[in-house]
Amino acid sequence: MEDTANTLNERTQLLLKVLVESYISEGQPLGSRTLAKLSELEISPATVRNVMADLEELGFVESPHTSAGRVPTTKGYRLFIDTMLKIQPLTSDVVTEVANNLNADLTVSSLVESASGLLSGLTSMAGVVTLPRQERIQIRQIEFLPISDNRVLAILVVNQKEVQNRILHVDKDYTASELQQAANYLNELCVGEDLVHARQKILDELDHVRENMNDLMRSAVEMGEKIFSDAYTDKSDFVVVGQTNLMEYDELSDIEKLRNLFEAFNQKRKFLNLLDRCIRAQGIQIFIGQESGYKMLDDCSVVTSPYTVDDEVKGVLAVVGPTRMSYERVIPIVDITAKLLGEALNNQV
Amino acid sequence: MEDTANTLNERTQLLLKVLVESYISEGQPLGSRTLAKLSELEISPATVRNVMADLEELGFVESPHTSAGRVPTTKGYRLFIDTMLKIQPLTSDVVTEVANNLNADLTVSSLVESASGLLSGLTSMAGVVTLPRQERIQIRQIEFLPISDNRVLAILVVNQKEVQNRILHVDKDYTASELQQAANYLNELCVGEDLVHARQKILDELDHVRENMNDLMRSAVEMGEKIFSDAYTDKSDFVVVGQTNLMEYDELSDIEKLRNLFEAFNQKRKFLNLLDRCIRAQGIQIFIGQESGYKMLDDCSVVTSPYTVDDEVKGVLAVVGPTRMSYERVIPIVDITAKLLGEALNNQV
DNA sequence: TTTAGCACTCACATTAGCAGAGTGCTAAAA
DNA sequence: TTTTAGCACTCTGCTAATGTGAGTGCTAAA
Repeated sequence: MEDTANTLNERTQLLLKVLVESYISEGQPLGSRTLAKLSELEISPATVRNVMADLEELGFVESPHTSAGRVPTTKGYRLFIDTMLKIQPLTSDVVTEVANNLNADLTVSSLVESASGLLSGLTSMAGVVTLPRQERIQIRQIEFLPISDNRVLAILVVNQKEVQNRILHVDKDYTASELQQAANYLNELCVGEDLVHARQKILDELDHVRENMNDLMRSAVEMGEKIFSDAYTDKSDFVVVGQTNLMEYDELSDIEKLRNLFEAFNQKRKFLNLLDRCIRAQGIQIFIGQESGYKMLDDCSVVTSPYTVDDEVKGVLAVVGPTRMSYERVIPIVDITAKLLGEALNNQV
Repeated sequence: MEDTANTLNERTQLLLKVLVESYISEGQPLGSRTLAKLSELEISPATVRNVMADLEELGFVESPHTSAGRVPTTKGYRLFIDTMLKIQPLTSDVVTEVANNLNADLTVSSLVESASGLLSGLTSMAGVVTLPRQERIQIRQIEFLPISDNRVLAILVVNQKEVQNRILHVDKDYTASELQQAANYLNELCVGEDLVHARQKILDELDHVRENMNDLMRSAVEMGEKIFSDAYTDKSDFVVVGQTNLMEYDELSDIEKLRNLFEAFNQKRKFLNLLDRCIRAQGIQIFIGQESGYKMLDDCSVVTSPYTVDDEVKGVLAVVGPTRMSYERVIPIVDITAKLLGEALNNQV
């Protein structure tokens, strides 16, 4: 027998729905008497109790203790979200707030920051946004400037607007004009290519050229190799805003739990794993409580959505909050933010 | 009568010292019996009680309640730190760890990040480091690249190694070569100047030139003006690492207090005020409990030190932790980190 | 199948009692 | 005058006893 909505008759479903809704808004276990009233079914508390006993047996609800009413389990939330949730339409001021803050003039990093801030601000929970994946990054311009002590500052302009720089150690001090020539040479080779191809071209060049080219050319190629060898090698990352919001919720007020959660945000690794799982998902995905598989998230739910640029998934954003969150409010917020972030990133990534 | 060390005889001072040391390491109020033993004075508990009564009257110690032994007050810590603290010498592995992590090849921002991480890691508290003041910033190179929709990407190389970029809105779409010319023109004008002078030069030029120069020149000057108008205008900031460490300490285990503290780290404003006060101080400065004047820091102490490059103060670093911290350990750590951060920043800022 | 009734359970708050730690005070000793 | 011993007192923290309110499970009747 499947434990799905099919097995539950309409009345039972309604009662579960009312229970979850009430628990989300009130945070208190719900007793049979109150639930009977709230459901507006002409039904006695005793009947409700019978239904609750069934639901408990099926694993949709549980009671914290013998005489404390019922609370939804993870499985209960899951059923609620999958079959009973009616998403609230967004008010237009939310939409305009999101739109205003995700302005196409911003740099990639400040867009990500803003999106995270919006998620956090609109939900009063924590907002998380990964930096967009950049494997299709396109090289626009390379430039070298001499520093000193055999070091060179390399500036890399990619994808219209993004600027990266790094310091290279080289075998001698080059003059500005030597570096200029080297840059010209590399630009000719790489501009317009994406990172992978550029690197390939440079490696090819390195083979050909090793012996029979003049010093400068060789140096140029070697510098190019250095630039790309560590550039963008999967430096995936995310931005969290509003961690402190989570301290407000009673469910998370255990300091040890909070610490583990915050540490997970800081160390990033575990969290990135979770987010990576969502990048393949179509649209909104929700992890309730233990569903995520990480114990620091046992009392949390995570609402995620990938965001796409030109139909290609570039990253993931998420809201993290207590299991008892208003999903009907959070989901559309995550959704619109993902869409508008994707749009704002258009032309940039 | 002055409430300084002068008023206290040697024995009283010793007892206070032992009390503070014990409280710092144990975290428990200290009773007369234990203090008598710990002090190794051949003295009875009753005598200690008399001394404690005096110290309490003078405001150096207090008891949490009638029968709970004594605890140092802010004033007690202050006297202890000012007159009784003997700084522990640094072990050489701490020094090498700091030195290794503050490598001159790193960028300014990653140096600041590392320093903050070191402070946090070595003390198990929170590390804070402000970004170095950049008012003497020197322009090395300006470059423009066209984007689209009347926008231009401006790249600014300053101080040897730092690269900044921003997007300018302009009156029309310029070609790459027009922008190249504009950049050349601006470079001629500004390279080698510091920010203030560069801006002045540009403003002068703007006046002269408004009418009787060709379009391109005028555009160049206007772009220059745009670059500098918001560049580096006091965007002071700091980096915090290890906030979560603070959740370990019982004194701060009140969730509301922690929230306020964390929020102060996030909003930065208040904290920057405090740090600004230290920038004029010579060397280490310590704020104990309420001394800082901010209520979110009432249960914390802050150990700060400015860091200097070429004898010029560029910023401040700090460790934030519970009042009951091991000052003798923290102070030298803050000190060495400040020194080595300054050295690493040499040639860069 | 639903309902009323009733015994039962559990959390939570309140109270009282008790032990332990430590103080303040007084009077005697050094 | 300073130090010490002695003693009454205070306060916390723990445990046990008790009552209350909320809510359940079960049974038997509608």
